[in-house]
Amino acid sequence: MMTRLAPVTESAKTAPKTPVSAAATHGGESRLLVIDGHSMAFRAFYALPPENFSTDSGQHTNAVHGFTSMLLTMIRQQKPTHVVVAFDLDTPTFRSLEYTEYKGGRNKTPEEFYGQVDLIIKVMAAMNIPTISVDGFEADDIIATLAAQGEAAGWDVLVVSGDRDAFQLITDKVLVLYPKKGISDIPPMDAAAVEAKYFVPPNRYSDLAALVGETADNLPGVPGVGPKTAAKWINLYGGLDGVLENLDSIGGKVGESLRAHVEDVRRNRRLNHLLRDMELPVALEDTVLRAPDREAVEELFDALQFNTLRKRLFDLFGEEEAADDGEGHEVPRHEVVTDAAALKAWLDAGTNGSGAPAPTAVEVLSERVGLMTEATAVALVRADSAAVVELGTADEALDRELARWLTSDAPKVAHEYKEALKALAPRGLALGGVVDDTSISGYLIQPDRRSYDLPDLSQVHLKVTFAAAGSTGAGQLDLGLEDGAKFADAVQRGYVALLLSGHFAPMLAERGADHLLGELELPLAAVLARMELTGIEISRDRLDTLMADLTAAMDAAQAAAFAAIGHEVNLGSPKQLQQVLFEELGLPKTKKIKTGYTTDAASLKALLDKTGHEFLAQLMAHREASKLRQMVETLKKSVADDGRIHTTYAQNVAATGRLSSNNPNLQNIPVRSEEGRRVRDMFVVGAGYECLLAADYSQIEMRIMAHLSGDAGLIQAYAEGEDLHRYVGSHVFGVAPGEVTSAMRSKVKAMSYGLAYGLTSFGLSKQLEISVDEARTLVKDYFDRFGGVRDYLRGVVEQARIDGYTSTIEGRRRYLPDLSSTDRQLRELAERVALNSPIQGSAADIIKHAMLGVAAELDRQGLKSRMLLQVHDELVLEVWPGERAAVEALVVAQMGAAADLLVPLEVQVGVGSSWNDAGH
DNA sequence: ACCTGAACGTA
DNA sequence: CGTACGTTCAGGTT
Repeated sequence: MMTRLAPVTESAKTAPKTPVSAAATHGGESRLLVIDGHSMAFRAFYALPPENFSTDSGQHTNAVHGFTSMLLTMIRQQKPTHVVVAFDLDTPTFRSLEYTEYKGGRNKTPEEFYGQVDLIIKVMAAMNIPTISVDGFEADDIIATLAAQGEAAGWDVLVVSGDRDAFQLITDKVLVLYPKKGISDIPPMDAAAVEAKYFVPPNRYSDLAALVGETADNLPGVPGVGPKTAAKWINLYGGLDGVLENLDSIGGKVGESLRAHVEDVRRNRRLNHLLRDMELPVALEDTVLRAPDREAVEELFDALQFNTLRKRLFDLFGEEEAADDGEGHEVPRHEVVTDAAALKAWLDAGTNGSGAPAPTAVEVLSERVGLMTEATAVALVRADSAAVVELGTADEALDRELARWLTSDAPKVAHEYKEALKALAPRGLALGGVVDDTSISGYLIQPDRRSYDLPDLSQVHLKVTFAAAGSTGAGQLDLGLEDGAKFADAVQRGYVALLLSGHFAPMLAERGADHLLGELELPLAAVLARMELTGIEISRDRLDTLMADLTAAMDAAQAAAFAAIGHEVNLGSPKQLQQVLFEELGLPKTKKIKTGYTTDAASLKALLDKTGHEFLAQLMAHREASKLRQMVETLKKSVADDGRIHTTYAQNVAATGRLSSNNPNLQNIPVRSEEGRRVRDMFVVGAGYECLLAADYSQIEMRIMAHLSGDAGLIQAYAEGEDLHRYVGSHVFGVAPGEVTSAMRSKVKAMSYGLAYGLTSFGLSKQLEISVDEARTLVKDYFDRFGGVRDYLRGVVEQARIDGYTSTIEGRRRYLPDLSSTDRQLRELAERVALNSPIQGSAADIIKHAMLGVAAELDRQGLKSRMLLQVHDELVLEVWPGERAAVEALVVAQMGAAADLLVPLEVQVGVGSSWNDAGH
C-alpha cells in the first residue's frame, strides 16, 4: 500500500528548499506520474475563465495555464521521479470502430479550446516531459499500459485522470488522482476510497460501470440499475461473469431489465476494459524527470505570457532566477516536534530576529467528534521553516510549552481562527495574539466573494494554484492519509495563509480597514466561538409535542386537500400543483415565472379570496404545517449530546457585514405567526440558569438613516422619543400626530423601510395595493417633508458611482462595479444595493461592537451569565441566578453605547424561561 | 452525486 | 420592479 502522498522529512531543518531534481536522484524508489492529457486539459479549461487568459494575439491559454499549473503543483507535492503525459488522437479507435456511438452525444468542443492541446504538448516538450499518443488507441489504454509496466518494475504509480475508467487500475502500488472540481481539488483515490464510494473493489469497477453505464462515453447501462444494485450483484456472484451466469436467478423488475439489456452490458464491458499490454513508443526509463530546456521554456512562456508560471517552474527545478525577490513560493519542509525543548528551540528561532517578530501561521488539524471538532495536531509555519506538534501525546512539558506559546502575544496568522478556537477548546487550549485571519481579511477586501477557501484566495490574489492534498476542512472525505501527508498539507495551508496575510496587509491599510480586522472582526471571532460552543438549550418535551401536532395538522390538511379534488397529488411539487390549479380546476392564472405560474403563498391567498376553493385553503394549511414540521425536524437533528443546539456563525458570507447562521440557521426561527412562535418556545433556559434575556435595538435601520442623512425632521422625532411612524405620518399627511390613522401609519412605515432598500414607486404601489400615481405622490410628500433623506439617498449612489464602493460608519466597504453597467437591470440592482448596504452594514457594525462590549463587561464584572445568540438586531443571553438586574443594565448600556449617532440607540429588553417568553 | 429554481423563514 | 441571508424540496442533470 502506497501511503506517502507528499514529501515528509523529519530532520530537514537545514534544507528548507529542495529542488525536485535532487529529490529525483536520491533514494532508490521510483514514482511515476501519468497524466491523462485531454481530460486534465478539459478540467483546466472549465476551471479557469478563458477571458482572463489569453495572449495579446488573441490565443486563449486558460487550459494551458491551468494544466501547467496543475502539473507543477503535482510535481512539487508528489515528488515523482518519472513523468509522462498521454493524449488521445482524433482518429478512430478500436472502440469507436466497434460501437459507432462511442463517446457520441458530447457537446461540441468550445471554440476557445482549439489549439490549446497543441500548446500543452509544446510546453511538455520544453519541459522535457514525454508525451505519448498512439493511433487507434485511447489515452486510457496508454495509461493502463504504463501503470502496468511501472507496477511490474516495483514503482509507485500515480495516475491523474478525470475519467472514472481509471479506477480499475488502482492497486497497492497504483493510486488515481481524480479531480473533484476544477483542478485545485484533486484528492487521491485508493482502493478503500473506491470501495467506500462504489461498494466494489477497484478491480471490479469496470464490472460495475458495465452494468450502470457511463454517460460520458455514451454507454447506456441497464435501466433501473444504479451503483448500489450493481454492487450488490457483483459482490453476490463474485463479479460480472458470475452475474451473467446467473441471469435467471435474479428476480424482480431489475432482473428483467438486466436480461433485456445483457448485450449492452457485454459491450460496455468489452469497451471499458483497458489494454495493459500495448506497444509504446516510449520506454519507461525515458520518462525520467529531467531539468527543463531553459531556452525553450523562456521562449514559449514569453509567447504565452506566463510570467508567474515561469517563475514557479524555475523555482521548482531549483534554477535560480535572476533577481529572485525572495518570495519564491516554496513550502518549507516541516519537522514533527516531539519534546518541549525542541519546540522551544523552534519557537525561539523565530523570535530572535531583530525588530518586530514575524508572524507565525497556525493551522489546527482536527477530527470530528459527533457534532463537534477536536484538535489533533497543530502546524506552525514561518516563511522558511515549519513545525508540527501532535496533541494528546501525554508529554506534559511539551503540552505546557505549546499552550504557553499559543496563549502568548506572539503574533500569529490563522485561516478560520474561530474554527481553530473551537477545535482547541476541548483540549483546554486557547489561541492568543492572532493578528490576521485570512478568511476574514480576504472578506474585508472583497466582501461579495462566494468562497474564501485558501485555494480560492490563493488563486485570485497570489495567482498560485495549489491542490489540497486530502482531508482539510471538516466534512471532507478522510482518505486515510498518513499523518505525514496530513501534516504536509496543513503546513502548505499555513504557508499559503502566511503569504496571503502579507499580501493583504497593505491592501487593508490602504483601505483603512485594519481596525475593522484587528478591533472588530478578530475579537468578535473569539466571542462567537464561545457562543457557538455554549449553544442554546432545547426542550425535548416541547419539541416532541410540537412535532406530533404539526404532523397531525399536515396529514389532516393533506387528506382534506385530496378530498377537495378527488385524487392525490404531491402538494410539495409546484409543477404538479400548477397542473391541478390551472389545468384541472381551471383557476385564473397567477404571476408568470420561469417554470410556468407561481403557486406562492401570496398568489394562493389571492386565488382563495377570488374563488373560495377548498383545495386552496387546505393547500395553504398544509404548506404552513409541513414547513414548520420540517424546520422542527431539522432542529431536532441538530440537538447535540448536551441537549443544546450549537449553530455556526459565518463572518464572511453576508456582503453587507452581517453575520449569517447555519447548521442550523437560528436567525430565521419563526416569530410572526402563533404556530411559529411555538418553535421559538422550544428554546429554553438551561439547567442552573435563571432565565433567558432577549435585547433588541428598536428601529436601528431607521435611526441609522436619520444619522447618515442628518435629516433634521427625523432627528427631532427620535430626540423627542416620538412614535416615529406616527410622527412621519403626521408630516406627510399634514395632520396632527393624534389624527394619524393606523392605515396612514402603516403606509408610512412601509415606505420608510422601503426607502432603505431602494424601493420604487412601482414596488410601493404593489405592496400597499394602491395605484402607482398614488404611490408616487406619497413618495413626493415624504421627500418634501424629509428632504435630508432624499438628498442623502441621491448622494449615496452618486458617491458610490465615483468611488466604486459604499462605506458603513466603520468604513466597511462594498464594491459595486455594476453601478456603471450598461445592463439596466444590473445597474438598477446595484443602485438599490448601494442604498441599502451602508444602512444594513452600519447596523451590523454597531451590533458587533455591542457584542464585544457585552462580552467584555460580563467578563469584567465576573458574571456567569453568557451570550448565546445574535439575530442581526437582537442578542439572547442566558442569565445566572441573581444576575438579572446587572445583566440587563450592562446589556442596555453596552448596546446603547455601541455607536455615537445623532440619534439615541434605544434597546428593548425582555426576560422569560423561553426565547419566545423573553421576546415581546 | 451534484446543481438550480421555487418557496419561505428571519432581520 | 426594496435589501441581506439559509434550508428544503422537486426536478433536472452528472
